[in-house]
This record gives sequence, C-alpha cells and structure tokens, in this order.
Amino acid sequence: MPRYGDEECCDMRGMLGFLILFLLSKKPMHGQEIADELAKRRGDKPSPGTIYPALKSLKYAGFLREEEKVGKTITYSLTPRGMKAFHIAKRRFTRTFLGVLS
Amino acid sequence: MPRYGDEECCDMRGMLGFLILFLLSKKPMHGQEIADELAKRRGDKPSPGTIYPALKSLKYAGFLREEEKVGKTITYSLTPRGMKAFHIAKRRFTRTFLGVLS
DNA sequence: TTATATATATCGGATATCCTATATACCTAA
DNA sequence: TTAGGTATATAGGATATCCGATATATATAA
Repeated sequence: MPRYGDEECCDMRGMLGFLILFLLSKKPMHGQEIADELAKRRGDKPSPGTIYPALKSLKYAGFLREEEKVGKTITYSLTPRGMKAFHIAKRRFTRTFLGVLS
Repeated sequence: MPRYGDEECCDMRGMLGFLILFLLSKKPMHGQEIADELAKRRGDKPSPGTIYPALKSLKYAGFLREEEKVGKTITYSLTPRGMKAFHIAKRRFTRTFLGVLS
C-alpha cells in the first residue's frame, strides 16, 4: 500500500524522461541546468543519482547525444529520434490530461 | 537500465492516482467507469489489478469514499480531503508542465 | 600548490506502479 | 435454477523510478 502524504496524492513518477525531452526540445542543456530547471518546476531538485542515470538511459535509447563537452560540463541535445519520441509522448500526454489544466 | 520502446520515451507512471482524483473531481464514478475513461485517454485500459488497488489506496488515504453501492457496483466520490489533495497536486502539475501544452 | 566549487558518474537499495491470474459476488435472461 | 455477463477483490511478482552515499574529474582562486 503506497503511503500517500498528508495532502499529496501521488509522486508523479515516470515523467522524468518526458520532462527532460521537453526541456531539451527547447534548447540544448547540460545536466545541472536541467536539474535546476526541474527544481523550479517541481519544487525539489533531482539529485545527481536521479538526473545522470536518466540522461544515460535516454542517450542509450538514442534520444539525445552529447553536443559539446567543456571540462566536465556536457551539453545534451535531442536527436531526430528523440524529437520524434517527444512529439509522440506529447500527443499522448495532451490526450491523457485533457481538461486538467483549465 | 529502463528499456525505452522504439518511439516511447516514458511510461508516465505515477499519475494514476492523480488521474483518478481528477476524474472524480468532475463527477462520482465507479471503478469500471474510471477504467473506461482512462482507456479513452491513455489508449490502454488499466486492468482490474491496477484500478482496484489504486482505489483502495486512495480510499485508505481518506481521499475518496464509497458514495453508493448497488450490487457489486461501488460509486466513489471525493472527500473534502481528496479535493484539497487534488487541488494541491493540480497546482504542482500545472507548474511542472508549464509550456508543454501549447 | 592547495583548497574550493562545480559537474558528472555509479552502486545499492527503498519504494511505487502495474499486470497476470485467480476468485468472488451480483444481476438478468432463458 | 442455471448460465452468462459485469463489477469488484487480492496475491504475487516483474519492472521502473528515484534517492542517498560516494567517487572522480575539471576549473578557478588563494
């Protein structure tokens, strides 16, 4: 039995990959940039142990690539395959949550 | 390593509770009604083993209650606590996914 | 050179989601 | 009263998400 918090109905898991693709669809970013943007949106900053494995999985799937590397800072961008995956996921997202925002 | 499908970036887990609260915030429904509505939205119908444990958890958390029972058909509705949880989650959802739909 | 801050990386594990399979209860029609 | 359809229920387990702790590499400042 999941333990819902006092006023929380869910933890919105499973959306991290989608959000990363969304952010990268707007502009290339590196890991910490993505983590900071997610902190602004969700209210809590994903830890290194969350963000880097997620990036690795998406890269492994061919959805993003390292665009530039300066020191340890790696800038990621979407591949065409990643853009396609994002658009498909976005359609599904839109249909699923139709009416929630309004 | 998660196995992303050929064109799928994520499975959007973790939103089931939120979606159920959303649907019930519009009108009371019973389990199968909720499952059918989710089928229309997501494209696949959640199995009994998915929907009933989810309802049980939300009921256990005090977010919904059995409003009516006719035969085996149980109609659920949100409690005030559930409405509050939904509104909080909705605000967070809106802020998190700002700009995705547009 | 040393110290500090930043960015990336990975392991191990806790937790939640979700499904398959199975069982039960109720209704209606024949 | 028997059969078929519908709705609910739960156990068991596969899988994925996510985080805490820890380690490494680079750049910069003192």
